[in-house]
Amino acid sequence: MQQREMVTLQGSVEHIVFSSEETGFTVLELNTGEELVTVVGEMVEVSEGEELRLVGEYASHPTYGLQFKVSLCERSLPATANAIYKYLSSGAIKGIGPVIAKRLVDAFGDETLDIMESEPQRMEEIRGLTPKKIAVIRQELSRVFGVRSVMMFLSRYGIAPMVAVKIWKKWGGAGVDVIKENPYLLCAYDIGLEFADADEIARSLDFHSDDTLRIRAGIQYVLSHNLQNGHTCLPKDKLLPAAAALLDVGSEEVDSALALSLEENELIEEVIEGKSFLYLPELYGAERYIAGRIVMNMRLLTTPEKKMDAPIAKLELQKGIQYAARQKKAIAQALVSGVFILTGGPGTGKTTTLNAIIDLFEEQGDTVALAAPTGRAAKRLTELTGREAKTIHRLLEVDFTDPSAARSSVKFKRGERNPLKADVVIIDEMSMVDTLLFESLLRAMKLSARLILVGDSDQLPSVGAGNVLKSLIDSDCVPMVRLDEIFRQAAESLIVTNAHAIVGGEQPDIQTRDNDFFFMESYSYPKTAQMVADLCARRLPGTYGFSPLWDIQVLTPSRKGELGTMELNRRLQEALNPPHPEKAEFVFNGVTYRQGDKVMQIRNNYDMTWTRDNGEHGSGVYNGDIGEILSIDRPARMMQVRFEDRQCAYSFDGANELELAYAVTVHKSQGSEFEAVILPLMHPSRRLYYRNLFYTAVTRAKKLLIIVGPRRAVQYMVDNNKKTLRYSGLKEFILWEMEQQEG
DNA sequence: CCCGCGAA
Repeated sequence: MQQREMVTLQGSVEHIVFSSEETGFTVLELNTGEELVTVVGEMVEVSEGEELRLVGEYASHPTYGLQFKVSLCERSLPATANAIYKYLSSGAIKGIGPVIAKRLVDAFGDETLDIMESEPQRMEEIRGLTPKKIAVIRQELSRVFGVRSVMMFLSRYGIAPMVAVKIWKKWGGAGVDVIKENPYLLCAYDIGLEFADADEIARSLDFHSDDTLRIRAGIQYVLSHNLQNGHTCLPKDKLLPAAAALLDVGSEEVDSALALSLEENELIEEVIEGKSFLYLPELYGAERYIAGRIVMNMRLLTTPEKKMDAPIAKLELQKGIQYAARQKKAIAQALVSGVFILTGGPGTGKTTTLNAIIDLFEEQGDTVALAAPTGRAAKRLTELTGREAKTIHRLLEVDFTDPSAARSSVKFKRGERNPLKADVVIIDEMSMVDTLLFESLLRAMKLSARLILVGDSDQLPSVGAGNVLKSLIDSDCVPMVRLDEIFRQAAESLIVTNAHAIVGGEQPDIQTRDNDFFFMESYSYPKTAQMVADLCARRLPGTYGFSPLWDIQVLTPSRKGELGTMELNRRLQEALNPPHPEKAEFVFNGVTYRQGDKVMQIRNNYDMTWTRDNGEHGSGVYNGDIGEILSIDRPARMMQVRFEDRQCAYSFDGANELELAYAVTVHKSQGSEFEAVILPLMHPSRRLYYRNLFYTAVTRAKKLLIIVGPRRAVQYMVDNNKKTLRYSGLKEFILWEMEQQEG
């Protein structure tokens, strides 16, 4: 059972399992008087036997089972008059000694601490406590009583304890006062309340609708909200009317509030291609830094005089490979450029080229670091190059000591002051890297390090804001080779030619019936779902001999809805792996998992151990890995899951890192390829039916692609290129830097 | 509507 609710837990520390002095990350056993609970999280300097009061939530961990994840940890406070006296007289609270402690406890008894916290003015009754002293004590109390006052204040407005925890972490005991002074801080990106909720609180605190704080917050809110839509900035003439509408105020009010915001550098205004744009400072800084660093790298590290023909010829002999002309050009340019982009669709020989580049750098004695934005891509890069590749996050070493846990972007240990040693940094699947992460990567590279970016900008854009690879390519300044000669797939493959058409905004050929790309018309969802199930279970295995589990993959744009992964997985499980007396099953989070089911790991888990068929041991399963449940042991609450040639033991709780995978979203499929892909489509929606998503889905198929759905859904997806157009100034900033650094 | 990363 998984609970996602903030609760309070009290008890004594029975045993400390693990504790990192550096980060405060601690694992301990807490005795609540009824049971032992495993507690994990940031708890600084706790010792065994100590009484703790914890705020957090229960979550099941794949290997350690049910545990309590701490958001906030406090020492418990004594409850009886006697204990309170001992506590107060010990000097725990500044301003209170034994004498005052005795007077307080004599006056208030068991309720002393409660009264001091919630009715502090009553302390004036106590002889020796001046208003000045009381003010000092109150401040101390708020530090000790902690999050409770913030929670109590916010609970009056129906705001969740989680938000209170964030406020406490950011402002401590002063949180309530800070919020009372400017409730709109609640809807800033690091606290994350909706504007309307913050607005309601402000109203109850007698803020007016034309208050400058309100209008400035509204403008910021629209900007940070659009960060989630992928935009690093917004045109002024779009942002201001949107803010005015949200705030229900006139444009004059918005204009004057904006002037104040700009003056105080809350926002940055920049004219790009003759048009005025507004930025949050963080994103503005990131784009300017990226532009400056990229151009600097190109200018300082490019060594065109170095001739690569002989080394490449030597490598061809060594490896017994003949590189195509484009590949040779790419290899040569990569070795002499400060920044280099290698691009091209699937099957165009990017990997072979990359391997040659790495070999030649290593031959020169250069240290090469390999990384990718996802765990799965990193693992694949490791396999394809025979060298260790990491996620960018792991390469840069995530910094958990940063106290601002509520920040939008992760902080890293590697940076300008502690740069990576690598002479060459190679990033694969660059299309998934967003602006802030790329800035962090560049800052962590030493100034003499070359950068090689590999990717396909026609695939899905990054989750985070920006479209970095596309901006770099569109700037037309960065040396690039596009591989488009198809090695893996025959040139006459309709999958390949249609993929090309889609990228170019042309309609694919959906008429041809004797190639590898098929279109089956269907106008009703139940019929489409039925056709998909029939193709998987009967027709494709029958006609082509494809294995329903390993060769065929159903991809769909959405999770929800009648043709979403949730519903399709239920139907396909019924069709491909129905209940059977000899097949054990269990239910987790409302989903039935059965022996023989196809599942996907949905988070990186570096600790999950596996055994290979050849007996080899190791660890690590990655987000996007697809496997099969081989067996289920109900009494032990364990199951065996097989991923290709590796086998892992999962606890039932481990199912929270798994999903049924008969159907997966196109997003999740990025980075994988399948023999056969079935793509059911329905009535097109603007948000999810767009060109890059369609291209990504089509190019996942190696031998066969079948689209089932209405004809106009195909047409709509090719035409809809809006989704991938993201506002960003990066391209323009690169061009400026080129001009500036020229002289 | 879709979604990446991370200390035992």
